[in-house]
Amino acid sequence: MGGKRSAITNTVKAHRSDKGLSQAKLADAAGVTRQTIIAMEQGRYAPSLELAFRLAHVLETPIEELFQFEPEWE
Amino acid sequence: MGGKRSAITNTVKAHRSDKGLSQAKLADAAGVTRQTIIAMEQGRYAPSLELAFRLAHVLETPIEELFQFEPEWE
DNA sequence: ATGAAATGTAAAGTATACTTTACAATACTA
DNA sequence: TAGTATTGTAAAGTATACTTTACATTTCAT
Repeated sequence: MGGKRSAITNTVKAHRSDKGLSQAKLADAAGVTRQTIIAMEQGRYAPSLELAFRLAHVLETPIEELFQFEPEWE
Repeated sequence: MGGKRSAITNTVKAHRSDKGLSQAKLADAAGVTRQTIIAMEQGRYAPSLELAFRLAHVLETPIEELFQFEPEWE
């Protein structure tokens, strides 16, 4: 059963698929490792603001559309 | 002279002043400590994406307007 | 069906965001 | 000008984003 998830969800996987990018390609383009992309897509942790900006740029999608904040979190 | 700064700049201080909020009030509203606000306003580090969302909400300003990403960074 | 590409899991290490505490300096108001 | 609010500095500790390496599983083209 899933471990802790962050208060931030994302639609990176969907947008990545739309662009026909593999996790490795996206990681490269964003300047991070594949592990970072995997963990983020799985919601295991939220990206830094800097990575969020980079992903938004690569995926040509506004940050607010790529990431959703869930205020109601314990 | 000035230590390392992050690749992300922000206009939090200006927006905070516009709202007539002290660092302490903003910190409270965003659920962090005053030290975090100070360090962030001074550009000593970039906030997490979660904090960025919280500040954007409190200051009623889009993330992309509150924070600017500087890709050209060594 | 076989091989390769893509995705996933795991774990230990590093970097940095954030906290906590304490005190100093500056600005505002009576 | 005295007191108070606000901003600033410093340093040690905690939480977590991100890296690195290595290997397992699934997906896809041939």
